[in-house]
Amino acid sequence: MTSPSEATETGMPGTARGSARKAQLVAAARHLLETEGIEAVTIRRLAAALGIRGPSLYKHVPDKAAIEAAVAIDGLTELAEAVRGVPATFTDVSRAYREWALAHPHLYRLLNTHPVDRSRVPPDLEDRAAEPLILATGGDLDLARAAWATINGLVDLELARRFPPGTDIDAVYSAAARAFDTARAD
Amino acid sequence: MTSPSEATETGMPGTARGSARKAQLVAAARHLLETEGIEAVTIRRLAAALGIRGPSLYKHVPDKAAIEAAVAIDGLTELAEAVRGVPATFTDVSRAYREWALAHPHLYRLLNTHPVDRSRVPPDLEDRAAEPLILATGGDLDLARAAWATINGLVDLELARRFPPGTDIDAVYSAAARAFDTARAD
DNA sequence: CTTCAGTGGCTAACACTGATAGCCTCAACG
DNA sequence: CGTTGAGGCTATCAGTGTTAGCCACTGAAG
Repeated sequence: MTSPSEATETGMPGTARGSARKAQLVAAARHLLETEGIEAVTIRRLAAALGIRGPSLYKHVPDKAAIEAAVAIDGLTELAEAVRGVPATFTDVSRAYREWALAHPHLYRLLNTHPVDRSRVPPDLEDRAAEPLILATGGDLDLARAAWATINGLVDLELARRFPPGTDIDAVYSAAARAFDTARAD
Repeated sequence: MTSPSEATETGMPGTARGSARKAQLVAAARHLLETEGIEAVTIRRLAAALGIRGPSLYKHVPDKAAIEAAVAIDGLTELAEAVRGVPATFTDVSRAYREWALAHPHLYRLLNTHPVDRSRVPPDLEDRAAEPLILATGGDLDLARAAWATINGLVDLELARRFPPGTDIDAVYSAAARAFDTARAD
């Protein structure tokens, strides 16, 4: 059997699958990522964080990409939760999104870098994360997706320091909010 | 002297600095990137493309990051040129931007990944690239930056296939155009 | 109680990566 | 003619992900 942890952990699907060691592993990976950046997340350092020796990691995980995917899903879930429940306004959603991203810059960049294979992410997660924006656009799906792209772009440019120096980023967010709020009225 | 090509090539600053070999090198790097993706751009493969042996590359360039930076600036210049001169409308600018990005996906992703150290990019390049959007927003700088972020986000999500399957991406662009066009009127 | 299988460690090794040190050749120039 | 430097080269290093193969221990079956 190549995948021994198939139904050992009470068969609970989703996040908690895979022996507790794997959860510990993902936690360590995330900690390493958030504190030292993506280049610090190496198989050997990760193993050292668990007190084991590198190759032993492969007894718990097929490859490094699986670890990254698990961390990404972890982050994605948290981001969705940070956004869910805020008032259904572009301003509020974008603020929650931005604040989470700025609080976890490396993790956020991992989300953008790593495709996060749609099949691995719980299908309802995406819907729940998208809901506030859809409400904010009065049910206009296309406009909601445009707003999503906007927030993504804003955060990405800020994290990469691509705005010209001296840019009032809050003002840029306000301008975007103006655009999407008035578009909803149309 | 650690940087021998300081003033050899008629001292011409900017892109054409560094002996012709370096231009050849950057061209090879870009070709490799565009045809086989970022992971194919390796020192040894790059050297092989020039008929030399790997370590010899370091006679022309301090490190790999410098090559990536040069390629990125190359792409950025081209992208700016693709955008410059189109009608000053969100729709037209975003279309030009999107088409260039879809035609050069790996190169575009490199631009987003690689910071492109603002000091290395010709200062007027950014201004000329930004000009159509500023015109499109009636001179509102913040709105123009929001629009820039939007286009960036749209292209990034499309390239990463992060839109839900079946999404009509053209419709999302139209929705964004509606938002920014009506916001300008305000 | 013993045997036996599987989990989860380990070391050694491989094929890569970017990068450095040191050598050597050849052309240009004083 | 000699010197110098540009630009090749090989050998090598540290570090990456990953595999092979070995071994200890634990828990269940006979």
